Amino acid sequence: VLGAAVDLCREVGYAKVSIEAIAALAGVGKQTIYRWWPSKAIVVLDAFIDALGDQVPYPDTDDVVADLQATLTQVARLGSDPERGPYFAALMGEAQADPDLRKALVDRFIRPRRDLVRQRLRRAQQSGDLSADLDIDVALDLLYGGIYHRLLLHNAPLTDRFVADTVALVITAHTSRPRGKATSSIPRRKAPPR
Amino acid sequence: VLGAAVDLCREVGYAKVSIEAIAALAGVGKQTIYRWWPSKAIVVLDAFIDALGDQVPYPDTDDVVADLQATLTQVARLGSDPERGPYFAALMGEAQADPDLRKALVDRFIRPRRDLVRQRLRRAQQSGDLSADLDIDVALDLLYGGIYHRLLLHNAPLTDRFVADTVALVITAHTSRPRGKATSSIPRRKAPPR
Amino acid sequence: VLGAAVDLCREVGYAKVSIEAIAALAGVGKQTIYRWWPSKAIVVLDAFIDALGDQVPYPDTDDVVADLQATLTQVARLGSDPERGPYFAALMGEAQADPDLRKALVDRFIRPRRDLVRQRLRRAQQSGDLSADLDIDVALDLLYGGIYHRLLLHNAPLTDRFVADTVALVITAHTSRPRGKATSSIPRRKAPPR
Amino acid sequence: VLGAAVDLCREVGYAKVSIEAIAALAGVGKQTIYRWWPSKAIVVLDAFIDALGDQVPYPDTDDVVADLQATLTQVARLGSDPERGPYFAALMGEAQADPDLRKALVDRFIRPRRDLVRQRLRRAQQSGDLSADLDIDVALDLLYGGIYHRLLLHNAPLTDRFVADTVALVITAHTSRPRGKATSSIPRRKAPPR
DNA sequence: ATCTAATCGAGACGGTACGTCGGGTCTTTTG
DNA sequence: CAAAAGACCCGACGTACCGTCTCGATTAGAT
Repeated sequence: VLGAAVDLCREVGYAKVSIEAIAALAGVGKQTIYRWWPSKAIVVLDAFIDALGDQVPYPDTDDVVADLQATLTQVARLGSDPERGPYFAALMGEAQADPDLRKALVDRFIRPRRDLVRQRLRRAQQSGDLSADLDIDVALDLLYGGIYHRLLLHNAPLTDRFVADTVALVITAHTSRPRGKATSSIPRRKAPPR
Repeated sequence: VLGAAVDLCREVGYAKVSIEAIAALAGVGKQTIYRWWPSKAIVVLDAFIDALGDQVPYPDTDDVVADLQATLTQVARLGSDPERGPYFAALMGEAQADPDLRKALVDRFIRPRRDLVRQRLRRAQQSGDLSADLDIDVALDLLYGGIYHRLLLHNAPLTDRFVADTVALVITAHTSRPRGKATSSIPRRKAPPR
Repeated sequence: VLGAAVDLCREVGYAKVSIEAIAALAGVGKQTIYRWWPSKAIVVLDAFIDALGDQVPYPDTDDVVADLQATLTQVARLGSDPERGPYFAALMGEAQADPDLRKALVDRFIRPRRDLVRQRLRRAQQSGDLSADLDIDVALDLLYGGIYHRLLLHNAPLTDRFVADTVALVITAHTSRPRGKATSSIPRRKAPPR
Repeated sequence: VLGAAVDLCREVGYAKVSIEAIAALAGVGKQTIYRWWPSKAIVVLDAFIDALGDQVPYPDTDDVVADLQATLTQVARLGSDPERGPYFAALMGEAQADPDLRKALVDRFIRPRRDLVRQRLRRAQQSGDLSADLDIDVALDLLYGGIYHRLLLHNAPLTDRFVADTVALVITAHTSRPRGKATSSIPRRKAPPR
């Protein structure tokens, strides 16, 4: 059912997939697709989420920085995966033209993941690991925003390094037990901290 | 010429604009549009840039934080402007399906503006106003990424407040002469600092 | 369905009819026309044949000359009818550029009618009314060819008189019981037989 | 100049020739063609007549039947020539949609040739070789009509045999000194005269 | 010998129609 | 009796030429 959608996306790219083609490949009447999904985009969103399967659980240790880094690295790797990244970027793109898709994408994919991170951050604030001054919503927008920015604009690769730098910049500076400087603890290649 | 594109976008929204309609409204043969532009998206990009006109110059005082805040507030206001924001979001969206558009969008709109900010940051580092440890590219991705994130996902409004918080979080913490706390100096409405 | 084609031909002439216009007038999608007909010409051919309806039966008395004259007069009147003649001429013209149309035109319109005449002539030969020496195919080409010639070239009007002369020249001369001279028995206006 | 038209016709067929293509191939501006010719058809007509060159003169012996046969055989051979026949048929076809072309075609190609034959027939009548009863215009329409009929409809090949039969049927029967029977003097293959 | 005017090539322009694709709705047929 | 198959109306696509229209560049004849 959704398999056909995934296959077609892989073969010709999201933009060139049509409902007709999905129906034909799946050996299904067009009507059947329209009966169950409101638009091509939501079919593909379903297929995308379906293909992701039950992802590894978000880590939850007592080190908030490590947890965040692990979680966001997962996100960045999804984005840089040549198999799934372009998909997701395409859905984000299509969502700009289709409010229903935007809502579905946020409700079913983005917000759940984001909420887990928010809760982790909140807990860190409650436990005193994280400065209470930090506006969690702003921090989240920066953390995810940076990653999405690179995903959508292709101006720089979505490396683990970038995630580490991001976390260092946004979070580490506000931890009660800062680990070194504001920049990442991962040694840089070009200008390694002494 | 491009005026018709702008008008149509305003009337029916980017997604429903067709080259046929632009040609008809502009009193122009379709061929003429195809002769000069490779796709609807690039026509609209041209129209968009054209409509922006010669924007106010980027400020360049001796206060890097104030400069950044001014510059990014301009960006955020463009994004939250009901007239131009959806346009730009639509172009970003379309760019996910059209590499040529992505390149054009980055080359002709995003990068020039970003480069100005980069230069300002670099100068701040050279003058010692900004910590040399800060990775400017990461900082830029966070600054813009946060704004674009809210623009594209509509999860929260693109307020001046948000820009201020962003700048405070990403930049102020690394200035040699930090102004108060890590968060913005603009008083919050909901939870004003005493 | 085909009615729209007929109406349009009447209004603006065959050459200016477009498939788009037929579809629009018929309240039908263009695709539907392309689904069922290979070209504008065949649509019009269908409409033409359809409009002719079930023509009067070809006469079949014991007088072969009278039968032929009646039959060919019908043909000539179709050609000289300002309503249907130009149609048919246009189809013949288009057929020179479209082999499929030529085949369809011959198979579905010209040959059936011609075959009836051929059979009548053959019977006349068998009954001895017509000389066995006459090559029926040549005779048919002359009978129809003369009429089509005037239809297509407009060098002279397609009168009953002309048909009578044609039949006289081609057929009467070979009947066992010639009626008078080789020329028609219809009195001429200009040079009446003395 | 006209050469390009001829070449293009040979390569892709009359129907697919466009003025643009002729201009491009001839290395000439489109305007130049429009300046000198009113339509593609007339360009090709010019090219056609030009390519025919100064044809062999029409024979004029004292044997009207032989003269006719020679003349019409020439016509039939033009029609059956795979190089020139389809051209001419295409022009005849186009002429059905373009009155100017029809006039030009008749005035500059068909009528001059036809008039030569008419004069020959008239002289035959005056000299008593041909029955005065024969209506020359009718005879001409039959002679040419038969040939054109086969040329345009492709229902049978345009052989010398056919021309001979035609002349025999239309003319020989009315000569004062008929040569044998009404049918041709050329022996048939299938049913040779005894 | 210079100037003037016509003609040329090139090709952009506003248009019309092409034939194709896909959207979303509908009806018919079949398992 | 649900679903495959697919016809239907529709709108837009990108292309091909149409016939008109500037453009310089190039000649030609008149001055």
